[in-house]
Amino acid sequence: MSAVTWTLQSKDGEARSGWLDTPHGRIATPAFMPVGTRAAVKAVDSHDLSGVGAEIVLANTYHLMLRPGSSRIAALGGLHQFMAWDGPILTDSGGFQIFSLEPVIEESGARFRSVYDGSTVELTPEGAVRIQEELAPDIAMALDVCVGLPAPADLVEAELERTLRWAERCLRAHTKSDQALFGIVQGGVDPDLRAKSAAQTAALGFPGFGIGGLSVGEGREERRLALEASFAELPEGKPRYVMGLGDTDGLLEAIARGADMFDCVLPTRLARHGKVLTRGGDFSLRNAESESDDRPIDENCVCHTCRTHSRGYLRHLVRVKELSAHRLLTIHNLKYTLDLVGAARQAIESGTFSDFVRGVAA
RNA sequence: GUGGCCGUAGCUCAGCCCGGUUAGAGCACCUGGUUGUGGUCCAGGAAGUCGCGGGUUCGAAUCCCGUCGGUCACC
Repeated sequence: MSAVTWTLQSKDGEARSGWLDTPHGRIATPAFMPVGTRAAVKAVDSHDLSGVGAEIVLANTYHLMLRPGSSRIAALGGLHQFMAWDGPILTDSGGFQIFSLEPVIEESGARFRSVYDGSTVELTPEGAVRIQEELAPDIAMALDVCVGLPAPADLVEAELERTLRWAERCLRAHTKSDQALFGIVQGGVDPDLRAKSAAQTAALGFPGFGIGGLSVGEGREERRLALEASFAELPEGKPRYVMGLGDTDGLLEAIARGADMFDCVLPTRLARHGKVLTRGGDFSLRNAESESDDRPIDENCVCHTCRTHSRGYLRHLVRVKELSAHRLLTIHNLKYTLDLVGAARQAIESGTFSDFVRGVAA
């Protein structure tokens, strides 16, 4: 029995709602995971995260192995105690960060330069697992090789195969019984390669699967086909996590195809740049139109920010770069995204998911 | 009162000595971008009677005269 299991609750078309059971409790899916790269979701704390209804958060192996180091976090009681978050935590393996650092990829592992001090760092599949066992999240991710798109098919296939070999090594290295290790599907935007990667990753027996290498600038149709090809080869009874996806259309499209989990920096990053998300469309509080607007960001939003502050005030905070602007907009954008996914779940359960999608698009 | 320096975009200034496309920069402002995070960054846009008046010249932010305002020094 895996430390993490997923149970289907209802289906509406290919869209599915379910429960993810972890050592730190049960959460509803589809689920959005706020990104707390360095054991902190930027600008907010764990109390704020509870307040917006987050159930699971993400942290990052790559950043935490460099600072403060996984052994230090282990000595401080593991990630949950370290960041004062009692709910489930997932750590990304660092594959995506490494990919953006122009690494040297060899069969043994990846070599790259630390963004903190420029020193050369090596991360192997076994190392990524060991570090994540020390960090002690509920879910660890296998170390994968993420290829930048567009890329030639033979390169995509070669790295997909390397990712499979690394996945096996991660599984062999993983020993922590109260932690799940998820595999990662690659294959670019080629449906055949996606299917191949998904089928072979599934065959390795992971308790859950990340869909990696997407949300990197590919077209909407390309992504849809890549997701469909991936999901077709993954077992029905295990969770599917689309990595790095978090815009409104992308989330709904992926949920419609059968995705269960997501993470994305978009809501939190946009918040720090003054942009807010609403059902009626996104807009920037930097824009002059909010100057003397006494309405909240979203009349229908029940987040702390919308219950308390006007657009005019928030625009002022953004313009003068008050630190509270980061926190207040982050709270709103996370609430928006979590509510969107939550509403999608309800729609699936009531069999009205496609109507719901049309309503959001309108 | 005398002498020096200064006045160019909302702000801080460059250009003036040696006249020559459409007067520039940074910041601010306006708009767009950001997807398994370095609180950024990138791209575009709008914006100036060159204090004012006169003169010289084919041509003046630039040279000359006057004038207004600011500032410093001396009396």
